[in-house]
Amino acid sequence: MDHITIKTLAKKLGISTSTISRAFNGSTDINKDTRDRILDYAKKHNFLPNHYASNLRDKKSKTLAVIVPEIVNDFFAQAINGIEEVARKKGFYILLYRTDDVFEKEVSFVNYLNNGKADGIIMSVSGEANDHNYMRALAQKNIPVVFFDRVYEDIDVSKVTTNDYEASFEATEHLIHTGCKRIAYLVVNKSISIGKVRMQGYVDALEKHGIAFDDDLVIDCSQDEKINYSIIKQVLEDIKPDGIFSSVERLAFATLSVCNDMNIAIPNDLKIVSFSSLQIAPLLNPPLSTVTQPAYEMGIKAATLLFDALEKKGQVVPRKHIVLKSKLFIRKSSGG
Amino acid sequence: MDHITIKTLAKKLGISTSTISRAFNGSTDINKDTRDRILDYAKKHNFLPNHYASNLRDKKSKTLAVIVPEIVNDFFAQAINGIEEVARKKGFYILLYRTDDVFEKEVSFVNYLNNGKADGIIMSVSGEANDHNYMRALAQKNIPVVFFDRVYEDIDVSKVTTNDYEASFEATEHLIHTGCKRIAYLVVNKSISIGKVRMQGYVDALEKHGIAFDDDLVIDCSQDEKINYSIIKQVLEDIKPDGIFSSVERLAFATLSVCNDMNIAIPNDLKIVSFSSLQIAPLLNPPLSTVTQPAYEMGIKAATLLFDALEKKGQVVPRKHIVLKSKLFIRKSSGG
DNA sequence: ACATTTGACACAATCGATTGAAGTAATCTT
DNA sequence: AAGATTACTTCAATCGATTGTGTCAAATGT
Repeated sequence: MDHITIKTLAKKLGISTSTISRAFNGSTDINKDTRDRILDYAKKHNFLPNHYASNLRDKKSKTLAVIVPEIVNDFFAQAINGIEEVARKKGFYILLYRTDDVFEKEVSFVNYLNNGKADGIIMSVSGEANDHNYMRALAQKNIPVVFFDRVYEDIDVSKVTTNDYEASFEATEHLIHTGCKRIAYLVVNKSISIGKVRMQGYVDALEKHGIAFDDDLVIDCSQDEKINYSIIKQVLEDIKPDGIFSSVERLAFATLSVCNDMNIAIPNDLKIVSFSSLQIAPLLNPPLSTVTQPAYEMGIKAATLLFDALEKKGQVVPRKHIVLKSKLFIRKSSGG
Repeated sequence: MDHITIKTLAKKLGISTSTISRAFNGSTDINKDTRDRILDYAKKHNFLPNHYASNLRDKKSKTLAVIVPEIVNDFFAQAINGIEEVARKKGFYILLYRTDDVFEKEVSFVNYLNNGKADGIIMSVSGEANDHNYMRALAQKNIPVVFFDRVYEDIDVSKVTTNDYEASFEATEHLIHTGCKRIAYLVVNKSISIGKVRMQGYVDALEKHGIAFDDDLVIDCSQDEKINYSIIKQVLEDIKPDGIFSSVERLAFATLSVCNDMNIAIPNDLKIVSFSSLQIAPLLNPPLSTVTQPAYEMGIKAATLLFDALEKKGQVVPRKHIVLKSKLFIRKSSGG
């Protein structure tokens, strides 16, 4: 047979399309024998009701859009695992989109999602402080959104974040306790939400311990690996910090590379702590002290919040903001 | 306005739905002014033609299903990047599914895809040597499939793999050149395709250099991290190999952990080479020698093959098997 | 024995967009 | 000026499944 539809199936079995449909959708309004006969035949011929036809009727896609800046990153990969875990239990699937931290890509994909391709969206935003009205359009369409980790403060949706301020404070304080006097703060974009909050923790920890804040020690890096390498190299040569607090895993890697090449001894000459959810951080040279976010749990929570909204569709669902705790793992890179 | 459709839009603008549709689909058969008027209005009101309605008509979903064993793994994450790159250029999106190497999950998802949710499938299979007839059903539905890295030999689809045999041979030979006499082979499931081929390279390299193959040195591990840790610990304690060739990145990490804990000096007491696409392999302690697969390029190729098939739909497209080259990076873990 | 409920299924409208064919007005031919 | 083009635009069937309403017979109630 070329192409089976519910209609051809109905003809074949001598029953109506409605009965077939009900067989697939577990209606009670159908005889068990009839249902079995239908399902058996369908299985044998490998038939499933067309997804797009069902969707058109029901306006449910059973699909979640997940938008992240990058995939080659244990934090996001683990978060996606968490999201998928929950989605799978609900019979949902994941439409994945990577923004590369490019604002325009984010906008373009979010706008695309207006067509109903996904029932809900979970995203970690690119973070640009631009006009976020494209996000508001989703609310009009009743497509719930949950932000995780990187959020837009001005958009009223549910959020899952970590205690970035406290964790940064603790990490910085830890470096101070190990004797660091000149701690550099590495950040990719100090103006976006997450960079700002983490920096505040750093700044306040310095102040608490009577260390003057030095703007030269705030190192604003880029998305480009090579540029970062040379920025950091220059910093280590010229500014000579004795501690590094990196708000982003990637910058810690770059720092390790530079130190390798310049023969800077960690932790003796330089101590490092970085935000990172890298599972093999203990295997690095030296083992990297990390502020580790509960990535997987964040994914779970984010998905759970989204389904909360999805299942109460139509009703006004109060936004929630869940804050999970990061954990500081002190390893050799900071003298641990 | 509650809900905009092409119909309500038509009424609003005083034109027919067909004209609207043509405005969106870049038909030449429409006046430029009319089109602009439509598109402007649509943009202002944030309207896009419903995805499911279009799909139902066209039987095109502009979606690619990507099935991988895991996501927290630089190899797969990079491959997904490559796939997404190509897909994006074609205006396609990615439906992501993770099997955790569980055969049943793979079967269940592949069967689900029979409903037309995706136009094509790119997958790295779980590898179980079971009945693969569920794959054949896709062919009937004209849904093209491309395997990458891990393939089923008995399924006739396009494939993208690497020169696993040669790379394994070279890696093993390298260990022999550094003086290893007792090289263990770490594998997760030695009966699946990829484990077998890589092992053959290992075996033949041993033979070429007159080293007797010892079955005790083939270490069949599991999916569970803790179990692997104890298996490997036992091996290092009892069998005392002087070299490790790991066919899977994860097992190399486990080995490094064990060595750390047991104070086994690498590369002096034990040399290691592993298949791995980890970008920070040079930053490990010690820097890990790797057989690195061109993950990103594999994703690109796989997606390209899929689009080849997609664009010639209906016609018989000859299967292709592209073999890319892995590269051996000799680092300190093997004395480099 | 007659009324009522229930079970099992069929009918047909509907979801929102696409598209071949047909229609209409304006422009061009000769 | 009649016919032929050209350039838009509309009409209406169609994609495949879902579901409220309706039907009919059997089961149950009194």
